[in-house]
Amino acid sequence: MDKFRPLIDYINRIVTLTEEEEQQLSSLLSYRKLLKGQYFLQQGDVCKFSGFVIKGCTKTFYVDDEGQEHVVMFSIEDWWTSDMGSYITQKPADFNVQCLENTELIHFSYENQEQMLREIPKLERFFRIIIERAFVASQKRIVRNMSMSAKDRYLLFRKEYPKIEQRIPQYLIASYLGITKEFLSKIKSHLILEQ
Amino acid sequence: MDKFRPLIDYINRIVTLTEEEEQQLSSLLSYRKLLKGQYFLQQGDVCKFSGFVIKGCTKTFYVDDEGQEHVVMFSIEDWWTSDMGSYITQKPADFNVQCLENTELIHFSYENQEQMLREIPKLERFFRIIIERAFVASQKRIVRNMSMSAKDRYLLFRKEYPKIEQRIPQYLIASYLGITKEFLSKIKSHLILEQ
DNA sequence: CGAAAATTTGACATGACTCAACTGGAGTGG
DNA sequence: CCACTCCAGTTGAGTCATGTCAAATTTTCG
Repeated sequence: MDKFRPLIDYINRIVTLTEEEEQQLSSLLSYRKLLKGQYFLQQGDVCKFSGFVIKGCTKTFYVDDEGQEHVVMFSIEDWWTSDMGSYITQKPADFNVQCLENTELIHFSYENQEQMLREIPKLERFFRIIIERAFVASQKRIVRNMSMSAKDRYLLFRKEYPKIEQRIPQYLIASYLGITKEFLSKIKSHLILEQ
Repeated sequence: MDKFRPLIDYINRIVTLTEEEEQQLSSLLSYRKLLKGQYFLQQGDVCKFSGFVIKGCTKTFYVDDEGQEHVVMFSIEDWWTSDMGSYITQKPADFNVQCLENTELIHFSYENQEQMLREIPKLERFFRIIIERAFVASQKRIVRNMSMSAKDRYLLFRKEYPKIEQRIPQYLIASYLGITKEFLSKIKSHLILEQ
């Protein structure tokens, strides 16, 4: 039963659950293993689950009209993964979520989340707080994309997510940064020359 | 007392407040009038209030190291305005919020919001839901900035926020779109030639 | 009306993209 | 253990989207 521990610990860092609430919550969670390459969600499907990664790594991306892939985010241990837009409206997703490594996650359906919130009202607070944080991070990213050069964005990414950078092929990082893989390669060679 | 009506109506579209709760809530709200040009928040100050615009218009922007202004968002009637990052952490703000017109808003402090949430728990739900929506909108914007040309972003903006476009000088719209005022001007003249 | 602010226009510069060729592992199988 | 392929990464030439700067024009508003 303690496969849900990582999420419960994570929640307890923000609100405090009683023993009983932990039980109640656990009964509404599911655990899932996915292999590298498998999809947690496909563009066009309704996103029925929110996922919390406990091991491995996913990429969230979408394919535009020209067939170009754009990475929206990566999720590693202790991060959430889903298409929030699709999840809250229960309309077809804009995004795909695919595993970059063998991945284990805890997930729950929209209906189960509603039930959680009814039974354990303090989870309203928990979800509000984590979404506030996600929103702030998202705003920050907009601002950065607007005011920083590709090179500076890359340097910042490297500083903020050193763990992610090491696990992920460069062409995906380029995509996340909003540049081409060729251009990222050129940025890197400039950086080497400089010092 | 009914200066708080717009916000209460807005809340009631998402959760249902009793007469008594409306009273309670009202006692924790404040009303404020600002003149065109006045600041609701300045970069570096702690954002002590969340604001809900009932009349007028604000811009949220920041000034980067080169002294360049970047518009993060506009807020008109029935929209929120604040620096969420600063508000939730109570650390110095990255953003300024300034009125583009004479503006009336309802606002409340961080402490008052905490009190509201204690006294009227269903507001946890309310805030969670509106922040979810804001987060989704923010994600969408990231995606658009990554995959669309400046021209398409402008056309989309014009379609989505026709009301805002008419009220706001073009150089601010350019800034919001992440381009220079000169380039937006060129986009517009191309659009005219095209049809 | 006149001054200041906003917008437009043009010449030129540059950051980032495209495409195509090349390099260099990491399997895989004979 | 070699040959082959496949995939990620690099490099270079040419191009395009957007930026910079400066001047001209239009609009706004006291």
